Amino acid sequence: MSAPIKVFIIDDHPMVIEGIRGLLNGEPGIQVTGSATDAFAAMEFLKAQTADVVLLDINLPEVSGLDLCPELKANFPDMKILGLSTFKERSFISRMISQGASGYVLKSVSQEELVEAVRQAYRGKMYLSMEVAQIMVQPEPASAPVPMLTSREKEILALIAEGLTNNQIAERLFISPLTVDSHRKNLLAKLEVKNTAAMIRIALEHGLI
Amino acid sequence: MSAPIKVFIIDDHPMVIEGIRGLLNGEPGIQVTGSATDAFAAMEFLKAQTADVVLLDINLPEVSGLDLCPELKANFPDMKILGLSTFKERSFISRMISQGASGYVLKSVSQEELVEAVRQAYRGKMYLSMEVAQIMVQPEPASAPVPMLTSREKEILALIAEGLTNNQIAERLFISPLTVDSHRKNLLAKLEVKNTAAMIRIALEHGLI
DNA sequence: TTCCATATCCCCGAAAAAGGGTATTTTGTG
DNA sequence: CACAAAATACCCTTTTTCGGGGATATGGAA
Repeated sequence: MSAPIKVFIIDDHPMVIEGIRGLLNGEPGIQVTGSATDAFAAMEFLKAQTADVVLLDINLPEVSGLDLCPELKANFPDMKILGLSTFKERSFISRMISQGASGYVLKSVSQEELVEAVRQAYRGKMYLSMEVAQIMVQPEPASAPVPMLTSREKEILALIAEGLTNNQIAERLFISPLTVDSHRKNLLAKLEVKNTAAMIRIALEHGLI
Repeated sequence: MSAPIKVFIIDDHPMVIEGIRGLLNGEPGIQVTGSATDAFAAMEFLKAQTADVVLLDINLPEVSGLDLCPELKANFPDMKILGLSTFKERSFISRMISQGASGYVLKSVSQEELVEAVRQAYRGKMYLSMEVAQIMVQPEPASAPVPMLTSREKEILALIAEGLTNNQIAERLFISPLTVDSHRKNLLAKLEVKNTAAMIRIALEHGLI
């Protein structure tokens, strides 16, 4: 057998680092060579001692894993990166992949899957844990067509949600009440609703406020 | 020194179990005697071999940690329970404590704090990790006084949020539009708002819909 | 049984929103 | 610059909501 796969762990939770160490420990051909709890420390370590596979948490403080991923790729092109997170949000996963990650595993991953992910990543293949793969296979559930609102519309939407009337909003923004009403009508049209009540509900559901 | 503190871990993520094992491993006077990934397995194990301190994840599948806590307390009154979770929601923490837990640690806890928590719990004291304590000290931010709505009011509120007018709601519920309007006015009064927009926002914020 | 909360129904008038247009001025980006 | 998108402003009519009352049944808790 050749030299063991050198694995580096980046996660702000000591518990997770220990957990991964435990799960990979004793696995033949895999060696955890180090860990870091933030982006800066990780870069420092890797400059001194490179790794084959990096397990990178998405939710790091300060510099997020999503931002760190391309940086790592730029500095260490041959290094494989595995995304790591508690959350199985589609957007996270696909963003991570598009940043050059070789896979994505959830923190709920089993020992076998984690080992497999590391091995596959090292071989240059993509690995998604079962749960992750299932999510990605689903054809983007009818895709919530997030309505495209202009900044002014969002502004007025927020004020409507606060309970202000067209006149009050007009005063607040130093514009004509008629203008506010125009925006309001555009909002109703864009959100495909017939009154304020539904407008606010849809807006909140889509995180537009 | 007396017998070591026997620690049992309940968490559905193997990674977390390994992590805790790693953090407590080699700590004098503490011994991890077992672990389980679900409530049933935990009960089985503990019946055969009791523990001094249990680390119990809040977010278990099927039977949640919050529900399991009082059960454990009922079956093993002397056993100390430490809540464990990723989330630092006030409600979770206080509910766990009121269920008889001896403390609450986040999964972001440091090795030192985890050890301290286990030791304190074993001595019958309450231990909250730094971050948790900080949250609990804050005087419940003005506490959102959740408005008391009747079932009929909630029903009508939901229909309003769907975008129905008083007339449409009246038809749907086989009552007079005037009655719907009465309920609507009561809703405005109870939620202390002046129009539908604010009503829907407040309702959604409070999870009333 | 008495009382209170809930649910029901009604009136009026004023205010706001909705439906359906049109039109001018910024402003941002190719 | 040119062009499109965004923001601004206006008209008229109808519908809906809001603010302010008041009134009657009904069912459960004290």
